[in-house]
Amino acid sequence: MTVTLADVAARAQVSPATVSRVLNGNYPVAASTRERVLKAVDELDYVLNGPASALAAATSDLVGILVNDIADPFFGIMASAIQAEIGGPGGRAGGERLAVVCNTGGSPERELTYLTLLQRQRAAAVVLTGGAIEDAAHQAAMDTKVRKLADAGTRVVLCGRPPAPETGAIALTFDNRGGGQELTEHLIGLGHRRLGYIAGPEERTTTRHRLEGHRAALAAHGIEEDPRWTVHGRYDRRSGYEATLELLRRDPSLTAVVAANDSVALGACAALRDSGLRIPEDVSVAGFDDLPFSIDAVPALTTVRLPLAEAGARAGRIAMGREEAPPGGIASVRGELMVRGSSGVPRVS
Amino acid sequence: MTVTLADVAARAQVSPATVSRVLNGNYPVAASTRERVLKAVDELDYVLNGPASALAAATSDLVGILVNDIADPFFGIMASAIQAEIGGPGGRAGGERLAVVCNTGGSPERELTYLTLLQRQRAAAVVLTGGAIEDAAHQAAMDTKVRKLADAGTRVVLCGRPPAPETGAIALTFDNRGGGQELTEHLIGLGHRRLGYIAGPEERTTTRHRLEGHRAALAAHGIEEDPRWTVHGRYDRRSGYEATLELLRRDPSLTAVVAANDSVALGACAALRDSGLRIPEDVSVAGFDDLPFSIDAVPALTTVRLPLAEAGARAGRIAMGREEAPPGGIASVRGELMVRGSSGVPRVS
DNA sequence: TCATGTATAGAAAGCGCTTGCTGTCACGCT
DNA sequence: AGCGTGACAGCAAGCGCTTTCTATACATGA
Repeated sequence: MTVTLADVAARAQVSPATVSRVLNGNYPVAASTRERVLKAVDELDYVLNGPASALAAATSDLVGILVNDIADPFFGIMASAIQAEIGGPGGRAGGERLAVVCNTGGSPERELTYLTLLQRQRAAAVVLTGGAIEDAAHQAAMDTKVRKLADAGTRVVLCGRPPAPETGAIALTFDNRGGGQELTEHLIGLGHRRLGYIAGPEERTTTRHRLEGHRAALAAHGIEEDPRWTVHGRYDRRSGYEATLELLRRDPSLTAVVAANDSVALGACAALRDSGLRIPEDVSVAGFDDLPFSIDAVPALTTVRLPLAEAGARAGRIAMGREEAPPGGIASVRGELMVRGSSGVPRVS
Repeated sequence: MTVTLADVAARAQVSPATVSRVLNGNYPVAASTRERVLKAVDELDYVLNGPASALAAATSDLVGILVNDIADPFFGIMASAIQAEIGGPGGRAGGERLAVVCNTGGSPERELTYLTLLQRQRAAAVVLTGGAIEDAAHQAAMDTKVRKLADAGTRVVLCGRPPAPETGAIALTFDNRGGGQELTEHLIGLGHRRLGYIAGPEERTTTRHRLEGHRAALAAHGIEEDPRWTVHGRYDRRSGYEATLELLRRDPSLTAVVAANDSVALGACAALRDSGLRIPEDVSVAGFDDLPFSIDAVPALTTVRLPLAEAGARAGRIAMGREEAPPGGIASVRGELMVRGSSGVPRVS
């Protein structure tokens, strides 16, 4: 039924070994022979059996990309950049690799299971994106898994994720703390003294780092933080909307709202508008990430731009061994403050 | 070095066959034996060799999802819904399947190559999302490939894509034409008579269908279309911005701009604002898809909601054989007109 | 009691490919 | 003439698993 290597060999009047070598191109084959083989391949419409060759060669051309939420452009942009470098068909890379993205939905178990599945497939490389989960047990499990993968020859790269020392993984980490601090300092510089903060889910490293940056800025300027000023939520618009209403309820005198990311900030804007407040005259708003839509908000969102595409591309190259790993296996990637219309001088109260 | 089935068998004092059967659970194994085996698996930290079992069983647990642009939430939302149904770890499905999304970037070659790669991996199913490319040669090549996949036992589902008759693929098609028509009729109903249209890339079926719907609405109301009123571009914000400026240049008296999708519409809004025009007082704007951010535009975007998540989920279930295919293998999925602030009665000229 | 059935385990034959090793041949050198 | 050498090509041994067929051990009914 299905065409096999042997069929091609028979048709080209050579041994299966020769066909294999022509197809893999890592052994000298006379031009005339090669041509005959390729002709047979074409005529029979032969397609290599992936599992069989992976088994025999003990390697596979699968590369996994783990993302928290594939519907979120934050991950989409990174995944796209990674995939472009990995190769996939038409990528910059030579050999054809199957770059696949796996959606964990932010669930620790799925994260782990996908890693096992990729291990099972003997993936050539794995790129993990997005913040890690701060649960000791889960982190230990992940580290073990990652080390096992690395030991088995799978290259593991963390993109926008905190380093995992001793696991053999290369880390490209976003400087969320620095970005958060810079952003809040910008607002303080404008004169804000009462700033609400809408944080992401508590257990994520990204959440903690951004919040720490925010607090560092406050501390640096001698602003004592009111516990009521911080609300935790999810990384989505809805959460931003609700959290903003809550902040307003707790302290209507806030002059600025800093959001965990741009989606949350958009929700915050909507909530403020619905509460009859103007942006930035009454309340300034700031986001994080600088996703494409942020510039379309009205007013345009002040935020911290993360070089998602660049970082992804670099992670992809490192995963393919086409770029050297950073010294120590860890690199910090900085964000850039983008000051736009949503932040302004606070009203005089 | 690596642990194999045989190692587990030795440790559990059973034959490899038994271990395999315990792991696959499709053959009676005494409870005590099963337990012994599982214990050994656990102790040795055994991970099945995917390629080997795929080879031996002549099936794989890989399911491919092809998308045009993974950074676009339109695809992200569908992919997410599909993947949730396919299973992947923690999905509703039983067995653990590796649902992988492949980013074609809208390139015909990559589309084809990914299909070959998935064929090579003997994928269990493949879901193709997004509009097809209207190039006879490419379409023929795709159809051939799809038929070959289907013949080899891979279930192929088209989600938001025109049917491919005779290929054995199941199609869930979006009614782009109907949605486009309804949308434009809404604008005509408001009193608009001079409507600009920003279309997507010419060669995509989605582009053509939406445009046809638009034109059908115009024709139905006896409005003669000025060729200057249509501009083609890409499906992104930038393109919408530029196209709008072009439309304004060609005919400053337009009272409405209909965009190929929401991202384009956002670009259009930005261009109008930058041109000193108010929305909707001076010019109404409409989009398509109703992506999450559309409601955050100011004013909120009038658009056609496509049930991306629902359609994706259904496609996923069909791909897994957990839902019956629609009669004739083809189903049309309707959009729903969402009237919001960006469309209004035109100014009296 | 013996034939028969039922549940469970093992032996072994591949699945389709890669690759180390072993030819074979034509050359060119001494 | 004799032989080392390089360039190809083929043989055959797996890679780690699944699965068919067979074997064993009881339990059962006549």
